[in-house]
Amino acid sequence: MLYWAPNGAHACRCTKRQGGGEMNMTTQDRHETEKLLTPAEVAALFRVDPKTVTRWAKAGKLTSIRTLGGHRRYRESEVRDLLGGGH
Amino acid sequence: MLYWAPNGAHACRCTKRQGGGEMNMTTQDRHETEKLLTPAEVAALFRVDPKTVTRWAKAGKLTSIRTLGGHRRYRESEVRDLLGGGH
DNA sequence: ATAGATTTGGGTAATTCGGGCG
DNA sequence: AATGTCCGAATTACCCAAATCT
Repeated sequence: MLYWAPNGAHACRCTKRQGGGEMNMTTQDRHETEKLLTPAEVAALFRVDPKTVTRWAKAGKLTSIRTLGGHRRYRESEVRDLLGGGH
Repeated sequence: MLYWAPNGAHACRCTKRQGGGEMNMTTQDRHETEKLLTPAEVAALFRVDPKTVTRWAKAGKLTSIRTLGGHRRYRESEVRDLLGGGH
């Protein structure tokens, strides 16, 4: 009578990124191991209306991933680049 | 001692699928070697609530495999296709 | 067999979508 | 051209207790 748990909870995170470092990912963001942000979160970071974030996505200024229901999700790394990359 | 990996090999190979080239699999993967994801894992990838993933499965938007106890498991390949394929 | 985490099921708020207007 | 707001409809998030998984 012992635990039989050959497999854990699948905490597979593949290549965990180090904080702050700017890792050059593949040209196209093919890695789905990216943290995603909701429209409200991105809007709060930029201090704009969520609708404005949606317009940025529609204009191609921001990469958007869609849920199966049509809601948009945004890549955290891209947002942080745009926020901190004030050039 | 019997080692059986119910949820897949958990090797986290992170194979880099190079530009657009998709494997020539038949329509569906008939082997049981397909890695399955738990609702929480799929939810984390899409940045949604696990219950939302359940709704997608009920609506037929996502293929679900049921455990003998009724819990759902999802095909990793399908999830990845939906994440990156639907630009 | 016990424990802790996860999932399921329903129900009800909170977001988001899309279009159009100012 | 770029934002913010109003509207209805759709999607998603959080609440609970019971069942299932590791």
